[in-house]
Amino acid sequence: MSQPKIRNMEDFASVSGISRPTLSKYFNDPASVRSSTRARIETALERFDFHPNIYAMNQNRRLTKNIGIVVPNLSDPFFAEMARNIENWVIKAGFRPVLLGSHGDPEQEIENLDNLRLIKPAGVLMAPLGRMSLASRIASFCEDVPTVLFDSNIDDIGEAFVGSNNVQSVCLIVDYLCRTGQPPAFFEMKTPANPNAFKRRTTYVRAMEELGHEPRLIQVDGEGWNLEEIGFREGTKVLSEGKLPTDTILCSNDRLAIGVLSAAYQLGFKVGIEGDCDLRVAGHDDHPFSRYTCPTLTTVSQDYEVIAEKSAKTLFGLIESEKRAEQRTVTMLDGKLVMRGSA
Amino acid sequence: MSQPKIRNMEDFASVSGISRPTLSKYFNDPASVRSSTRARIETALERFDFHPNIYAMNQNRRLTKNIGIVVPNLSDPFFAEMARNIENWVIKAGFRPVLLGSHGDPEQEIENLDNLRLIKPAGVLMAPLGRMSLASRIASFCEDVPTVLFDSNIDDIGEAFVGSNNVQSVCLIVDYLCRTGQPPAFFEMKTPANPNAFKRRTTYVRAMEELGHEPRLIQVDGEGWNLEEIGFREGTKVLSEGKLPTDTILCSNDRLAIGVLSAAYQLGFKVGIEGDCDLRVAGHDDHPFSRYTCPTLTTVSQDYEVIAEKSAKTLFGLIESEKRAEQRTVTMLDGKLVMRGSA
DNA sequence: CAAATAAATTTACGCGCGTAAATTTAAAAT
DNA sequence: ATTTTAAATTTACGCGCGTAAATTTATTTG
Repeated sequence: MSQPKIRNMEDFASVSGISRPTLSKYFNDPASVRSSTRARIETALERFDFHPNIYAMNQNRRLTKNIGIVVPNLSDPFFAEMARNIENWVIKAGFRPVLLGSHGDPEQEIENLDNLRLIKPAGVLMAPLGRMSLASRIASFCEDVPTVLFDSNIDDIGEAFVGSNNVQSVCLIVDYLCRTGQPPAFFEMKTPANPNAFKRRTTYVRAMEELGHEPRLIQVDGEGWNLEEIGFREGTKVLSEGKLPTDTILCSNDRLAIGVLSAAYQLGFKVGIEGDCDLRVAGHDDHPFSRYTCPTLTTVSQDYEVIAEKSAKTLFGLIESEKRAEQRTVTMLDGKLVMRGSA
Repeated sequence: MSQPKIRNMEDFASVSGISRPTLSKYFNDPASVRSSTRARIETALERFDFHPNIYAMNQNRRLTKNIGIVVPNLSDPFFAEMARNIENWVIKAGFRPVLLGSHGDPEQEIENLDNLRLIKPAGVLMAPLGRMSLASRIASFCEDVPTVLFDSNIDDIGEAFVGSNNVQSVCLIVDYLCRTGQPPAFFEMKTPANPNAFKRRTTYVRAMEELGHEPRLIQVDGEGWNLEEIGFREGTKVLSEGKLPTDTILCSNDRLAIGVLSAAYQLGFKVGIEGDCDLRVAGHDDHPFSRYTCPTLTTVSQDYEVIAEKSAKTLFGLIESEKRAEQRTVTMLDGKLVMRGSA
């Protein structure tokens, strides 16, 4: 009848008739207590619905079941989706995801790591900001906490890296574009905030040279993460000036491409692969929205389901082995060409 | 030279020469100690870079500087943007934002609140899932923690609500569409997951009737939050069947509209307001991407900067007053018509 | 300069839980 | 039934910090 209020494990110990240390063991690992006691605990649990205070747990346990997830920017649907995928794997493996976004700010990124330290995570999955990242401070974090990087690599930091093979994927799309029409110019930001951008630029240049074409970089102004806006604004400039050396634009990422497509549409360019089109536009990443652009965006997929799965499982492996990786593994997943309407 | 490792406030007390209770006071409120001691602490702080363990603080303080932010779905750019805005206000006010997404899952929503309880937040800003929300459990949370709802209202829950006035905004766009062309049909999901949907439907019906037109609901199948996909798939069906009673479609939200626009484009419909167009499409929300669709999406803005500011400041007011609102305030912000290319 | 006031220090306990050691109890093996 | 072994209980302390009470020290006031 009168349910006494359960405020802590002590209270729950008295109402369940199980000692607190045993309860503590149970909550850490239900399999670590005898099945008969486990049953008693679980029936009591149903009646009283008690949850131990995870933060008090974190404070004392040498190692928790927390797994930190740090991404550069949660407002970017690409990272939001990636994070969601990873969270699912983390939960499925019996861990507790703690998601933090860095708002594109290196200081915030370090602060996120500092905060994670306090909850003593079993491990961390991190997509670093990239060049902007305060690498040495991340490195010192990684010495204390097993960390797997994804999306953007930083040399020698973390136990492993899982990401897409930008060299392969950029070569792939450059090759495709050259086979099917005029060789592409490369549309990117002069000072890109997002990771991977430099690698893509240099790969573009090399790929073009190898195919015997002259690389053409369109490096536009703009700061920050509002990439569609930058793509639109600068795309409008570039297209309306009308001195494009080619009818094909390869954008450094899909978000820029979305802006460029919008600019092209408004300027009356017909974008696509049919004979009567003025312009081809391609992107990179297979952003969640790229299948709804007009025309749909031809791009290279980063298989983020696989990146999520692989990076998560790599981390779980490290955690289970209870030792650090003897050797840093770098996994580069090949991108797949996603042929849609725009190029 | 040899910096001793500062592990806790005790350590910092010895190196700084300030007693731990005084340090504790300082970290809670720097202004609460004499300026001379404050200076001493701060110089020591520069040398040793000590941060108190926020979770240990949370455990003991009656009230913390944490403010919980709960949104239905972090992968939705609308909520991601909203959350980012609110976070900024929270930081500016000297609080600490703790952002949690519910993944569209009512259970997760409650779990988020349970987890927030543990960090004893000074207050919570919450955009509930809406109809799906387990209202009574949210209500009991709100009894313990000052909570301001935003975006989606639940009757009598929380100290205040700040959101957009769906009646006003839907009337506005219906009126606009009727003035400028054929009266719109209303495109929505049969069983929408997102909040506000029912209110928009009923308002559409009423607005149409008041203007002397027959309301036409296009209620499509689909579950979950993948709204662009649903808009695209079902939009394709509706448009290709060709039995639309009107050339104007008002979508319940921008994400559906983005899908519909994409479908229209692929089926060769010319969308827009010019004379030679086959179709007009309008949305609702002024989603971050709606200015990059082709054509750009005519919609009604939810002024989320203002919603973010107003809801945050309402909460700060409550917290400062240290008492509960005598009366639940409901703020409905008028939407503004955003006339773009699609309708 | 003494008295009054304000602020810092010392001491001590609490938060909710982890965890180790010693002890008791229950289950499994002989 | 007795010994062996495993698991639960009791007891006690620790994590990093908040906080209250008593005391000491510093500052302000008259």
